[in-house]
Parts: sequence; structure tokens; C-alpha cells
Amino acid sequence: MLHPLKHHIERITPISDQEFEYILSHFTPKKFRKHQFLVQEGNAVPNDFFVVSGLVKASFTNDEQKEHILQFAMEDWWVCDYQAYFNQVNATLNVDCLEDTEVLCLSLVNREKLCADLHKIEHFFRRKSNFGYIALQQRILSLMNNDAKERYQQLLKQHPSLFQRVPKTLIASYLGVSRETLSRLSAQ
Amino acid sequence: MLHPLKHHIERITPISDQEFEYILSHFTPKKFRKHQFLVQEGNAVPNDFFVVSGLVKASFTNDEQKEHILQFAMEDWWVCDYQAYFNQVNATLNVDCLEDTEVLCLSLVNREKLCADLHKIEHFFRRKSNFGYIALQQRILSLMNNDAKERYQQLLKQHPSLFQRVPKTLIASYLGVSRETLSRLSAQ
DNA sequence: AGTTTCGTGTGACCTATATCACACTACTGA
DNA sequence: TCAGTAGTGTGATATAGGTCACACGAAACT
Repeated sequence: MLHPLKHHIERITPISDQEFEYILSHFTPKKFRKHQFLVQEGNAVPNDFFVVSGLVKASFTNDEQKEHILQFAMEDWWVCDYQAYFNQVNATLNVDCLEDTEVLCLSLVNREKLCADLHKIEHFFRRKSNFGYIALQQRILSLMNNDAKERYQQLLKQHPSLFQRVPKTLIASYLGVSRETLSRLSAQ
Repeated sequence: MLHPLKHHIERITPISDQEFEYILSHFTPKKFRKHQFLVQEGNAVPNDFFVVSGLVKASFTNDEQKEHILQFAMEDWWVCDYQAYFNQVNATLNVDCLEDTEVLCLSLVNREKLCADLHKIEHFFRRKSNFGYIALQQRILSLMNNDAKERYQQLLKQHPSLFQRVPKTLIASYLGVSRETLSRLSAQ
């Protein structure tokens, strides 16, 4: 069976087995258990993470201890505090596991080395980032243009599996509504 | 004096004069007057735009004719309907001029050609996209975590010049509040 | 096995912000 | 030069969604 990362990269650019071997050698596999942190607020962020299996969330917690979820990441998703990672400053986000999770870690040095060595990989990351940008623009529009119920229904349609794996409280804090409001919305 | 695009690229990667000549040859300069559209909803989006001078806005208008501004772009900013541009589908956004504006147009074909030919440029666009992604994440957090007044004050702090060049009504629809609410906020 | 803690629903009440309506000034274009 | 429109302020009112409080079953530690 194809390695999930190879499969993932080849959705954007074909690579040979040797190239993939070389790429993979820049990643470190790691396992985390539910409730463990991949990134913790206030700490350095040496790695970006490609999720091989499991489920994590990336979130910001404000002074009143209110948590806002920026992203869920499951199989085949990347997740990190990119602000901290790319600028090599301490994290303002937390990334933690909602399930036991296996990831491939990519340090910034290895990422830049890979990108410098292999033009294809720089291309891959550029495309990924472009798509990510577009997705975030759409989320901003949705926050500005749609009410809580519409956002809930959109998410349900786009990622139905999430609702099987994630408590509603967290869905609420991803959508930017209180859990009480979400509960009332989904009742109807 | 340095060409604004060369200056812009060299903030990320140094390039020789010959390289810049080659890069620039892939762009087409164009001038637009106030109220003209760079991108119009429903049309194809052949070009991405680098703003040399002037000021534009990128916005989405919903069925009730309510406009949400995704982005302002002035000197040294890039602007487009990237969803439409990268996926070669029709625009859902409008990009139009708030002032007379000069841009450099980059077609998708030329962009991909440049990226394939010149590794440095692919690197440049990857970095730009990374930073753009981070900025949008921060905007999402701000929409979820801050009230209208806080968002107003953040924007005022980050881009004071915008308030000299743009009517408050548009600032409001960038911030995701009604113009009336913004008026009451800025009164205090 | 028993006791916390987590996830969820639901009522009562509160508040930030939207909406509607009107007024006034300053451009803008025939 | 005059009409129309863009930009803005402000009062009155409406409402989506937040907050607080309580309840209850299910999961998870010890």
C-alpha cells in the first residue's frame, strides 16, 4: 500500500520512489496519546506536523479562558502554529490530540533544505499554501456573511465525519458560537 | 530608483538584474481608473495583480446586496480572486478601484512558467503565500475573539493610512460591522 | 464500585450589534 | 448652477446570540 505522505504529495506532483525516500528521510515519525500537546502556547515550535492517523485541534485560548478553534486536523492534514513555526517565535496557539495520533514531524530546517534541494517539493508546498489561503478566505467570508445556523450546516455538509469524532462543544468553538447556541440550533 | 516589484521580491530573495528583467517580462502593466473593475463576479480571472500605485478592494456581495470586504490592496500588495484564478473558474468576488490604480498583471500560465523556470520565484511565492495564510488565520481569530470596537482599534493601529484613503462605510464592511455601529464606535 | 469529570440540553435573562428611518453636508457630473 | 448621489451621524427599535444556572446520563479514573 502507498505511504500516506507519498499519496498526499502525488495529488499535486508525481515523485519517484527514490525521491520519496529522500523526502521521507527528512521527517521524524512520532506518536501522541489523546490530550497530549503537539504545540503548546509559550513554547518554541520546531516542527510542522503531517497527520498520518488520529485527530488534533489547533486553538487559541484568550485571557478569559475561552477557546477558539482554528483548525481540526485528521488523516492527511497538516497542522501547526505557523506563525510561530515560520517566524521562529513562541507559540500563541495550542495543538493537542482529540484521539491517539501518529504524525510525521518536519523541522523548519529540514523543510527549507528539502525545498532548496528539490524544486518539486517547493512547488508542492506552494500549491498547498495557496489552497490553504483560499480556504481561509472562504472561512472569513462565512464568518462575516453567514449566521451560526448556516455555518453549522455548511460544516456538517463539508465534514460530516467530524461530527462523529468531535464533541459538539468543540464544533461550537470552531464555528464561533457558544455551545448552548449550537445545541439549540442543532435541535431543530 | 529600484523597481517596486524588484524591491518587493528582494525582501524575500535576492535576484540579479538579468533575472529581474526576465521576471518582469512575464508581467503586463495596466492602468485602471477609480470605479473600474480588475475582477468582476461571474467573469474569468486570467490575472493576478501586483499593485504599483493606487488602491483597490476585493469584496463579496451577497444576495441581499450586502458587501463584505476581504481585502484592501495598495502599493506593493497582491490582489485577486485566488479561488477563481487558481482553479480557473469564474469569479465570485469583485476587485475594483477606490483610486486610479496601476498594476502589473500576471497570468496563471506565466506564473507557473516563472515558477518552473526560476526556483527562486517559486520560493518567493511560497513564502508570500505562507505569510498570507498566517495573516488570514489572525484575522479569523480576531473575528472570533474580538468585538467590533477592538477590531476597529486594531485596524486603526495596523493601517492608519487606510483611514485617510477609504470611506468609513468600507472600513465597516471590512471589519464585519454595520456602518452605523462603526460610526458609534469611532465617535467615542 | 463509586466518584469525579465530560458532554449535552434547556430555561431565563442580558447585551452587542443589526436594522430602519431621517437628516445634513460635500462632492460630482449634466 | 442645480440635482443627484455618496458619505456620515444619530435616534428608536429589533434580534441573534451570549451568559448564567441547573439537570442528567455516560465515560473515565482510583
